[in-house]
Amino acid sequence: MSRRSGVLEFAVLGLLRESPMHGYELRKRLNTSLGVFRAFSYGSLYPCLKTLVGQGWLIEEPGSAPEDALAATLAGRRAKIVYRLTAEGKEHFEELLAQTGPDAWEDEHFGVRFAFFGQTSREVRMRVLEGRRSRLEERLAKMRASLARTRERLDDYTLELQRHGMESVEREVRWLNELIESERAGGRGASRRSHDPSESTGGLPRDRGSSRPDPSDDTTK
Amino acid sequence: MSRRSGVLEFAVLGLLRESPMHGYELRKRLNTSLGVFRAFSYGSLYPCLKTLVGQGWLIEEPGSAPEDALAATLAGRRAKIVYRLTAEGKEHFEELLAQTGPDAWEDEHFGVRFAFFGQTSREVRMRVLEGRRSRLEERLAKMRASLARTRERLDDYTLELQRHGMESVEREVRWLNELIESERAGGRGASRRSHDPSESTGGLPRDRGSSRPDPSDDTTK
DNA sequence: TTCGTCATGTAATGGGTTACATGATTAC
DNA sequence: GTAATCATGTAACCCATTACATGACGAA
Repeated sequence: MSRRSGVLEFAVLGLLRESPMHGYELRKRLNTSLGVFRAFSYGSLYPCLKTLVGQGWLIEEPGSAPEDALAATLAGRRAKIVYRLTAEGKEHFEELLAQTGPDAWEDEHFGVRFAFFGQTSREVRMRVLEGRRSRLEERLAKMRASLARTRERLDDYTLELQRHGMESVEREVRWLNELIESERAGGRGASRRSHDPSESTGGLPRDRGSSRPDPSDDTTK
Repeated sequence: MSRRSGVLEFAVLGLLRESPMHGYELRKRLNTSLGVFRAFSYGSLYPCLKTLVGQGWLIEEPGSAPEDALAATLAGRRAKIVYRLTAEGKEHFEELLAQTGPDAWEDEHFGVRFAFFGQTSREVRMRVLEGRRSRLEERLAKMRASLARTRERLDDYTLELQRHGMESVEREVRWLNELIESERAGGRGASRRSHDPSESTGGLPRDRGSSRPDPSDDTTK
């Protein structure tokens, strides 16, 4: 009955910070914006929302979301429950944003943390990126060591699997290197709300191809 | 009290097929050979072993493992429990090996399945590789679609995260392409026990650098 | 003799999914 | 009118981890 997830909680607070939403929409954003890394179901989302309300970090409002402006005025409309971040919730989220340490750069957390780098101070961004990098380098060292010990006893496929796994990690390290360099270079602000057009957040190297827009079917298969 | 994992069960059966082992060693191999993808703890391993014994797929033997030859003869040695695959267990594993379908190529399963490709028939290998590839391509399509829809509303970091995620998937697809090509090219046997030196399992493209052996500390940090 | 690692386990807890139940709204 | 999708929830289960408890053995 507690449902204190960490990742889910963080993501929900982060998304609601941008704008109030109801559960259904929240879930969609969770599985696209933060996509690939995690997909949550209603079975975890709704209970989580409940506990966040219980904490005083969220309040439920009857459907008065911007897009509902018209419909809301009409009678008998089934009340979509819109969740809005409270002041306490905002404060709590700031604290979470400021945290560094393993809970920021381990596999389960890093993705979400990165997704909200737009609201994160540059110092924290740096610590998280560097933390993750050294975590991965540690992992690489172990992999190399274990590979050196067991190379002969392994069949081709197991070996290929490890090689590919290691390359994946190496690739992420290179990615982190670029990001860290960008952060160092782009010496601008502590950056809140990067929606703000007056400030481009870092010097992120973008548009290296790969994302040819290719309109196809809807999100949920 | 059931502990029917799928992944863990499969991996345990697969490793024990190669040679009998006790739990402790099993766990180490689990976290290196099949490394990166999953790490299991005793809290899941031992109960799993119990249920596998219950199914009749494993038998417990008092410590008579090869390396224990000397020690075993001595009195009062604490009996390491060595687990050995039974005939039924072997049969069951063959069945698991032959299975194709989502349970073979979804994220949680693919790694382990690949790790035991050495014991898998070429037809099944092909189906699994192709299944995974089309799964990933499906995923790519969704990502591209959702990106096309939301590109403007996203901040730089979220965008960068998605770009990197997509590139990762694209990279795995290329990897699968190479593997599939190799499988097609290396027209050799149904391949059991690739330890056998008389048969190199496919035409796996190896040694593209990346794995400079670098002796360092032991497996468990 | 104490520390590290080998070795085996259990109970409590965590964090999530699946399947189910319900009903409103929209598009065809 | 009927199918899809929007929308909210709950209960049962799943798979695994953490922390704990226990103890033997080898080396410094």
